[in-house]
Amino acid sequence: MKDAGGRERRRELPKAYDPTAIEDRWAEYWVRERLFEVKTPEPSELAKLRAEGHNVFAILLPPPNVTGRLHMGHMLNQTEMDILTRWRRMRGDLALWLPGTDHAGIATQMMVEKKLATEGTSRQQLGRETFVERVWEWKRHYGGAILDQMKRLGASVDWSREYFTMDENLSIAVREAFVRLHEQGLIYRGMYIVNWCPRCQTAISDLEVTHEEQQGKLWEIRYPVADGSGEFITVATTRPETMLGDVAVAVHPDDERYRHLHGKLLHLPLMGREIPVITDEWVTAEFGTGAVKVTPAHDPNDFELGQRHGLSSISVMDETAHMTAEAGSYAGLDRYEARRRVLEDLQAQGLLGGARDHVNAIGKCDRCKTVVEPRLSTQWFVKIQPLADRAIAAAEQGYIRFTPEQYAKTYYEWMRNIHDWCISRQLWWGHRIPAWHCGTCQQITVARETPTQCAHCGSAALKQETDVLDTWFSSGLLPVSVFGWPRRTRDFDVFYPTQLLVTGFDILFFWVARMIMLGCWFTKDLRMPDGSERDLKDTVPFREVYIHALVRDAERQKMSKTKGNVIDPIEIVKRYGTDAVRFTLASMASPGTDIAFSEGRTEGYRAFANKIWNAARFIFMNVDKWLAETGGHPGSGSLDLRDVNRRNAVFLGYPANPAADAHGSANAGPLEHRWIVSRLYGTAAGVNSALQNYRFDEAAGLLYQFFWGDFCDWYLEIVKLSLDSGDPAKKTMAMLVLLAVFESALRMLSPFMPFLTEELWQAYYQGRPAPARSIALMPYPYTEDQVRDQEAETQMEILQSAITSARAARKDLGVEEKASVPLRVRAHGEARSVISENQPIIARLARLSRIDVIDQAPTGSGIRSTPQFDVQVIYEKKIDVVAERERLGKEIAKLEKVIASAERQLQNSAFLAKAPAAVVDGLRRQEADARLLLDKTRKGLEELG
RNA sequence: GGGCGGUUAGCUCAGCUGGUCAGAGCGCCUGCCUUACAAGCAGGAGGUCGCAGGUUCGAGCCCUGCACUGCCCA
Repeated sequence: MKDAGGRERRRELPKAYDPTAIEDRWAEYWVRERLFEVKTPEPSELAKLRAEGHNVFAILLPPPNVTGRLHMGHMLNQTEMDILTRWRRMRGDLALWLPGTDHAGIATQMMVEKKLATEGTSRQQLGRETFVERVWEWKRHYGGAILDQMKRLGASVDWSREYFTMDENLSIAVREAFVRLHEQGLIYRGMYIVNWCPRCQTAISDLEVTHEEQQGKLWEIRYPVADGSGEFITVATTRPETMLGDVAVAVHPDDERYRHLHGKLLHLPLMGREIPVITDEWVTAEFGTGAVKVTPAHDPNDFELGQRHGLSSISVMDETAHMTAEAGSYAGLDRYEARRRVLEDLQAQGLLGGARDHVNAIGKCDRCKTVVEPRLSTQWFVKIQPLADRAIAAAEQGYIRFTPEQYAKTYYEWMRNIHDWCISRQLWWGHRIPAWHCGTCQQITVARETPTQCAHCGSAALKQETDVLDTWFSSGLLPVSVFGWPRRTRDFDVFYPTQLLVTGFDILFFWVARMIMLGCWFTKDLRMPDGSERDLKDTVPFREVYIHALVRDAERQKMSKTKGNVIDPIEIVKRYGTDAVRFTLASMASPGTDIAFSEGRTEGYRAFANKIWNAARFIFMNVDKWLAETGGHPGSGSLDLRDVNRRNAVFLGYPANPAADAHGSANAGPLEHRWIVSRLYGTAAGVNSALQNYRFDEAAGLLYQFFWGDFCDWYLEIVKLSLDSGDPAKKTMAMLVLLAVFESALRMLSPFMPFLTEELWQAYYQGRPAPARSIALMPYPYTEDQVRDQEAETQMEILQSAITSARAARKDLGVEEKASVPLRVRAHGEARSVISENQPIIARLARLSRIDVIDQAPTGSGIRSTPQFDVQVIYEKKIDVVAERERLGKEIAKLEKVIASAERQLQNSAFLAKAPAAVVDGLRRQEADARLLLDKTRKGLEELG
């Protein structure tokens, strides 16, 4: 290749592919060149896009925690999104991938608090304002780390649109949403039992509690009846310390054992209170002793029971799970210490009955694993049912499609049994609830703008609510807020609803469900761009949800810091290259199955990358040689590699009829060219359809098979004949097809292996201007299936099978690898002509000195047969008779089995009557083939003696 | 307790509306440093599709039960 200065310039690629040498460079290039930034299109541009059959493809990155580091789950998630986004972009869609981070209330606050602790201070000492400022400071310094990692991995996101959930505009959306829900009567505040984390000292939602089965004890405690009869009711409990807050004992109304005690008073041990025996259907007579203690302040069921029966609540624990003054002499004790002491004291008083082993599920804080304490406190809730109803309808009516489908069920299940959402958190880092308490009338003013006076009494003695909102409240609004809602924006009109959400099932409820609820709720009254009413269909935040699996370690164990089996994606990327890791994840991402990440697999795909790298080296080497020979002016004129593509426009990805183009078309020329083009088309069709259905594994498999199997193993080997030949026309044709197919194939692979393909694609144009700044901006190969050349594929199969047979026959005879030997072939029909016409190919790929096409069935050793042909390698070396006999014996047994089974079916009149003709014919053909082969094989065995 | 998955080659997994469907990669065995690639090439071996019934002309595929296993919810 000559560069602008006319000097010879060769593409010098190292012998082995070294991803580390190129990846940083391209990752930076993509960001620096702003390749993936999307300007909001003007209406006319949008109309044009649509008229050309393209769409808007908008996708939101599930925002990682700003405190986070990239883990394998992120990488899987991002690989899938990147593949889809790059694919859509190359297909001509307006592809916008929006990145951002989540302020992650608890996690971030915890992190900064830890840091403060090392400095010997605390948030309480700093005070709220200073603390929040410190968090911002932390965020400014370290908050970009995870996105930097994304940049390194080449995610094709629009960095100019990066969001953060605490950004000013997103905060406005949060406030608007809260106020509107409040206005609509869907937000309420009150004293309820919530899950309380004593360590984080905040309420958390049901979803943030994980239940773990644990071996505990069920203690029986005797509560004396207060009438002095000496009788007891024995209650069973797993949490004896809560008895200090008991206000009643409940039994089932029909439980005969306690019928005589209904309405009587009991003496509450240790506390000296008298509490009533109440009856309630909720009590299970069979569980424990059939009598339950009622502690409304410390158990959600008891709370409801208390409500029903008008009982008071006594909180015996504070926000740090230490006993309060209400716990009498136990005040100040930690909850577990209190339990120990209570048991001791009961024991001493002879009121402790048995203690049985009991497995119970205890709730732990998702974030810090502290055992959650049900706690009575004042919180803010969203009355969720109306939102859920609409979200259910949207999915039921098919406006949101789940893949894999089974997740729709999970979604419905949860939505239909939904509980009101506790949205207040007793944290400092987050969106502060826009509610103000009046010091004068005690009423609450909820407002968009900070009010100066109470809406109820006009007093100026207002104090803002100290609670902040659940982080998921703001992330649930992202699909609307990132596009400017509540303001009406062009972005919103163009990009909402987004097309797709890709995420893990672990946040199906946390995030996915809430986005759907909030999206459907808040956009309903927004008119469509054309001014029409918005249907439910267009209120959804995304039209499709693709749920992917969990990435586990090679032993299928969940990765966790405590187990120490966490695989750091960046680490593994350094060793194998981003592309190899991406390809591993893609190829293992079959729906519904967790990914057991194995390095062995990644090693394999690194080898794949290397394979392609070396194919490129081979091709470039030959281009340079060819150009040197032809002086850069092959017969048809000066060679600009873009010409290759133009003349082979069919490869460029536009649906085209190859018959219309004589150059490298599918209908003319040597078999190998027609075949590889057809295979390229077939692969492109397969990959496009696989991606359409989120079958990353299938797409990856097809690409792997095409590059390694078809292109490298067969096409390159065959094309060497033309390249080595002295025939310039032959050579030119081979070069053109080779280059065009390779260039197309690189584009086809690009979404999966963006680094490798970018490097090779740029190298392809080295010294000449490339048609685009990046392969990622080129069209994706796309064809209709009918352009495939079935004839070429069938013929090539025969050719391949002839070559494979000849190679196998060589091995049977123990022919040295290097030796060239003669081959005899007997064949009929199509096989005969294909083999005859392509003798040089067979000779080259099977290392044959000559090929004789004969008419008689060959006899002797070194024979391999198929139904269509027999090949015989001529070699004087003695065959390994024992091994050969064994092989033939096995072959015969197998064929006999096939024939027997086919016969059985073909003799079955019911089968003949009911099975489709194609199946019957197929089976007949199969049987005939097997018989033919069986004959040949038996003869071979006889001749062995 | 309720619900949803999974069980196919040594390992990790595909397998479409039941038939031409028993597959891939890795690993393993044998032989080759053949000038793109030893991260490679060529040729092989390897499975009663968890178990038991049933439906069907025909069952990895549909039904029932069982076993083991994972997850979600309470």
